[in-house]
Amino acid sequence: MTRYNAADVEPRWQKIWSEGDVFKAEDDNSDKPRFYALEMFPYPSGRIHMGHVRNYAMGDVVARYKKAQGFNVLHPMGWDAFGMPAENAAKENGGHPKDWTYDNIDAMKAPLKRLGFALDWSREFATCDEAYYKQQQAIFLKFWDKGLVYRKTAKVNWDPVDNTVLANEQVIDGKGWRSGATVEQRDMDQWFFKITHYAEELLEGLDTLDRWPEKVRTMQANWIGKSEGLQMRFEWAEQPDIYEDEIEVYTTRPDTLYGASFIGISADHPLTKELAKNNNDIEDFRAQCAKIGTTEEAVATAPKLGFDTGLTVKHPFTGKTLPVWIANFVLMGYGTGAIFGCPAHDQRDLDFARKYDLPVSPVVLPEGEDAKTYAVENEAYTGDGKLFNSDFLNGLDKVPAILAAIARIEELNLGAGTTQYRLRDWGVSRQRYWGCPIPVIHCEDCGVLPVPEADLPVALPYDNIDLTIPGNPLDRHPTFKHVDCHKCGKPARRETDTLDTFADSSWYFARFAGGQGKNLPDDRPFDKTSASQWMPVDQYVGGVEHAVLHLLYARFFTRGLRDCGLLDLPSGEPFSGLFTQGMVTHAVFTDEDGNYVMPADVVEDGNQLLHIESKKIISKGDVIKMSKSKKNVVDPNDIIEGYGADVARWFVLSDSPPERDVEWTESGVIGAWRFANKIWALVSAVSSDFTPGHIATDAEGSALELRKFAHKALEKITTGIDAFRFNTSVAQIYELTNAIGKYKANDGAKMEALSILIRTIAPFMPHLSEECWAHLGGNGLCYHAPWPKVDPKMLVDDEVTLPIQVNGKRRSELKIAKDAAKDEIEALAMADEAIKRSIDGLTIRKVIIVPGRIINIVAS
RNA sequence: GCGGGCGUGGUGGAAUUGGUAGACACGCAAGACUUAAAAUCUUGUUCCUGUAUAGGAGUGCCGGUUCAAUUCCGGCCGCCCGCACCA
Repeated sequence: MTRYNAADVEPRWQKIWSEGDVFKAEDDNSDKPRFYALEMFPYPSGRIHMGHVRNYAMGDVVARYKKAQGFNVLHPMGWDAFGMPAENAAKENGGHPKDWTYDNIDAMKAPLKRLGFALDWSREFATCDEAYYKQQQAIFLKFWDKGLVYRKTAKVNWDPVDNTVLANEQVIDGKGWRSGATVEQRDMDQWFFKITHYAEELLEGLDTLDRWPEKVRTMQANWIGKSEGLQMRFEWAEQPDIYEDEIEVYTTRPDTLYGASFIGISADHPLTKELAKNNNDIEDFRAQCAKIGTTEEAVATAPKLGFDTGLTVKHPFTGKTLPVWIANFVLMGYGTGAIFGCPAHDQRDLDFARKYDLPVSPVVLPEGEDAKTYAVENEAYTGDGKLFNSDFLNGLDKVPAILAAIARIEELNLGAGTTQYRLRDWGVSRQRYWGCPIPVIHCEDCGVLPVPEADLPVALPYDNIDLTIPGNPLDRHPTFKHVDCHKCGKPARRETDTLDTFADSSWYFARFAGGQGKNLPDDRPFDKTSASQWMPVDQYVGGVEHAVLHLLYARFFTRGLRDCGLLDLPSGEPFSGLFTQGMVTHAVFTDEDGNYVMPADVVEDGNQLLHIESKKIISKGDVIKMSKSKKNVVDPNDIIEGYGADVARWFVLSDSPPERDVEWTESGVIGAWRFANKIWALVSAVSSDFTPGHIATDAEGSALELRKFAHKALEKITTGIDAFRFNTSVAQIYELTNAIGKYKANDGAKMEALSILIRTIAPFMPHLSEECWAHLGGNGLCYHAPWPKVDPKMLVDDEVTLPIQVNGKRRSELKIAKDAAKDEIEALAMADEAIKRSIDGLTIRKVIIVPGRIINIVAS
């Protein structure tokens, strides 16, 4: 027996695959059904990490499996190549972001190829390719024409470390998603994508995404945050002379209007700002509100603060007056920045009212309470109930009362029922160099003008880029921003902001689909016909961290592309199937001085861990996501060299369910390596007249048993892959391997079982399967071999083993013909010695027989 | 606080229309082969009592429905993820 030599086998097959161009998607005129498999494309950081291996291994299982099932599979790869790390690298080490990026792409391509993924590299591109961002600029202009792009001065999230603006989605717990720096608020001129235009559609579309994780759909729905309510004006009882407008409030509970006891306006409300001009106390109060941080703890524990303006408004129904307070818990960014407070039925209003001694009048009566005695103490009642103390609303339930109140306000011409969304427009201006330039010029006479399409691309200058000075290099570049207005010819200023890099990843999948081989179109973003045929992506695989960033932006973009007539995709949904995989984790090692130590530098010595060189004692800490900073990383290159790509792939797919984290362990890798060897030992020992694809129809006895086992396993393996439960498929493959190992004869049944085994491991360990396939004399490439067919006759057994329970406890079992009659089963069960003993002295009350399943005797 | 998910041996996990709990793998133990080790193979491995046959307990905890519950229902406890003063 020869030891399986991955170092020799794997490159050999990779060469054959590559020379045969076997992973290229077939032409558009192929009549096979299409399948578009895609994993979130990588950022070229310079290194492949285990997270990549797991991500792409999963997508590769799907791609190879679908290919075997007869689909025309598109499984492309490219690079999400614009972004901050390139600028940081240039800042720290000199060099140029562009060179750094392309060097990294070169460096990462080799290990990706060494992993043997069935990728169509013919459509490869990087988002920083001029050809790509040129088309992105064209899309920007199309979006502009369509009203999906606009510019406004707005309070924006400023990341003081990355020195750029962030979108709301990119602020996590008040901190920048990349830098972790506490985000500041600044007023700036900004470009926005009008994602709110699709708020309703993006929300409704979630219901159609039945192959998306529930969790992601929920997160997006919450992010869009639809609420229905009433927007209404309160007329002044005592109006400030400095302010002309009336106070507009938004509420989802207009049914509680009769319980209103004050008006709360935000510290950032225009009225507050006006009042503050002539009132130092209000100015102080605003400063006090601003001091409270934006972290979640700060917000959650912040005390309610209020300031009585002394102004009053009229209640629309009763005409009574309500005081207007400035309240710190009212947010300017939601609704109208003003509320009416109904303390009895809103906890925040109640806390506020208790603190400032405002009236608390219940108007919704919980079931079982008496209207005469009901009172709200320190817990607001937000549930359903009958309205009371509310004139024309009395006796109505919550929902009808809401509708009635809205109708009355509309009659009084004081407001209207409206829908609010939490979703904000997507701010895309970034004050960075390494991104897609926004194709716009500013002319003093002609205003803000789009760059004519014929003048695209607005290319990033390569020279004179100094990233060591703070600020945007494009802004101080000697020539970039100086441009003549194409309309009036006068000197004008080119826009120096670049687009948020999330724009780059919002349509790359369409370009993959809409480019034929190396002929990615240069005159349009993608070929409409081709892209429309491939889209949507049938199976998308990536990390859950993109649940509301990338995955929401992409859904917006495809709708925009659709409405600009670039893509024929009625649903607007880019990804019909989504899978979010878990992370690869590893224990953290630290030495005596508390320094992190790489796992590769740790050796076991007796029952303690030592540093491989310094011999310092190492202690093992938590098992967490692999990260460079904690040094708990294992380099895929080392694993490929030591054990082979198949072993690495097999390991990250075994044991843990794909959606859960998997802990990388040395013993686990060795286990995977042993298994690969075991398969090769099994296959290399076989030499027979049979070849893969043989069906042993004449098998009987133990040969028939093996056939049955193999087909049952095949069925479970297939179901596992279909359901994205690769770990269960892996377990079945182990069982099948064990069964074949025990079967000593070299006959047709063994060959049939082996060829099932080899083809089912092919999506997981493609090199090994090719080697085995070839060794056994299989036709062509295993990659092209069809997925084995389950013979339904092999799934049924003539004889079944039924457990026999007495009072629900298993006491014995019964081997019996599958179609035995119930009374026959019962008679045999009763005759069983163990059962006789168990029911001795008891009276039989009932006998339950579930054919093919179980027998339960109830006795007492 | 709101929304979602999860809790099973020493470990990862299986059992998803209620029907033999612990498949498969890791680890561990014993044995075979070997001068020895590695590799490989065989056997065992939920816990408790017992030499064994066998018996009892057991899927976070308490209760319920059922002939039968890891699975369904109610109430707790714990952990993870997301959102968060959203009116």
